[in-house]
Amino acid sequence: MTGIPTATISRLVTYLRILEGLEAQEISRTSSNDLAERAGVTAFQVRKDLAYFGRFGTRGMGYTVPILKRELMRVLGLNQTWNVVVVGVGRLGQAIANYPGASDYQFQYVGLFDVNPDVVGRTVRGLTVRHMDELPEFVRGNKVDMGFLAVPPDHAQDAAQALAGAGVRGILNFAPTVIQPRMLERAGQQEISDEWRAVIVENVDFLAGMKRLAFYILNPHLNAVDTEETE
Amino acid sequence: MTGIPTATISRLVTYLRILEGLEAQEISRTSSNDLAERAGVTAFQVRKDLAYFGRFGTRGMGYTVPILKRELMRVLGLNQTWNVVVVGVGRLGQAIANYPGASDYQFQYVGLFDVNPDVVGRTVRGLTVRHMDELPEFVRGNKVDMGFLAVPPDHAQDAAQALAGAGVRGILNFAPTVIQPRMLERAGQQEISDEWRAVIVENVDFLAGMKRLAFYILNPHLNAVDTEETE
DNA sequence: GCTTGTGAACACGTTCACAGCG
DNA sequence: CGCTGTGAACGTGTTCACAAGC
Repeated sequence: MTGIPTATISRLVTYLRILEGLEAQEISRTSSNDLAERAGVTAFQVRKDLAYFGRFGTRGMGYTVPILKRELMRVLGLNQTWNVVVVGVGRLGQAIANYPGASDYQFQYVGLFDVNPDVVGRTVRGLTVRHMDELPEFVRGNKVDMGFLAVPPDHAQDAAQALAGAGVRGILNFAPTVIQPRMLERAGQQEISDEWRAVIVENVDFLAGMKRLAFYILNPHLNAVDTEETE
Repeated sequence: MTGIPTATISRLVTYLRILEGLEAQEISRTSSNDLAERAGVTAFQVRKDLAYFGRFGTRGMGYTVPILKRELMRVLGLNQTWNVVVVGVGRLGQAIANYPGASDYQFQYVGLFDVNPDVVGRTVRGLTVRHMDELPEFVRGNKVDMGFLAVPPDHAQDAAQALAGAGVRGILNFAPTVIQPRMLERAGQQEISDEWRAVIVENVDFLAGMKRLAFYILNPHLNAVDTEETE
């Protein structure tokens, strides 16, 4: 009986984005119907998703854009600052470090790490790339909350282990690999080790996205069309 | 009644990746248990996922790595070539175009497009960046199957419209926006327009990943731990 | 014996209808 | 009267137990 579906969290992120767009257009009111249409889901879904976290609307009126936006930011933990390190400063890591939009949400890049001597010492986005050896001390000394993992797949588990061992609370894994919440040495049946107990791993895998796309092009009838608007 | 869960497709991609790793290590046999452990799911789940597509194992024995790999590649449509254009050749678009691993799966980048005059004409990964105006003709002339969309969010719908209009079969959307399967002009209640009927859209959204991560760090108990769950 | 394959039970997320309230 | 909020119905995906077969 945990409650909130993970899909709901993803949709909340979408609603928040829509609310920001509305605010930018100086539209101050919306409704579950309006949000639903913009998000490509049903109005039932919008109301149910919001209901998990509170009552943010006014019956007969709808939602006030700034209020709902503020509440969703609070729910999603976006009204606080998150200190982030990027591990792996290749092309993808640099694209991530420079991606506009991250800093809008109080995700602050405080450190960049790599093992490649060609990269270590260079400056990216105003930050000097450090060697992985410095990671544990840096994470502890700089109150780092999250690590973004953009290393090649065969180094992902090691790097994730380093992040978990250093004490980050979350890892956003861009590598096309399953991160195991345990030490590498004895991957067998081993218990989840202590340093992993509190670590959340989220995956962003665009090779997987490419492959799913290939599948759904070949099997269009199996595609989940959420857009279904009956009435 | 349609059948196959979308989550199953994502997991098949993971199984395939694991099988490739096993093959690289010259391990020739595996089992639902082994795959499950490596993928971070249950063995029931592995067997059920595979059962949607056929009988690939031998009872008492398990699965033969090359055979299961071949079958999954067939199922996922990865034993054929897919011609891809990248729309938006900023830092992210370049990282995508250069990402190793895409070409392993017969995803061939055949064209790069942008509107920025600083970028158009440059060469990236051996391809000259073309102006968006050339897109429709190029897509038709070069049998382009997919477009990868890496433009800023406020241009994503326009660019997606251009891709759909040009006749691609799928769009992998990296922009943090919901792509509407309709013409922009009259977004209201309008019908899904013809050029969108057959277009599959998959999203890869790492800003959303960052936000989900923030939420689950704040609410660890709500995190979906596939491994085991009591209460 | 061992491991796959699968119908049936279960749990979870989505849909719905309508109650609640402005 | 309109739109939100929500308990209940429904359908889909996951878990399970065991039958099938090497």
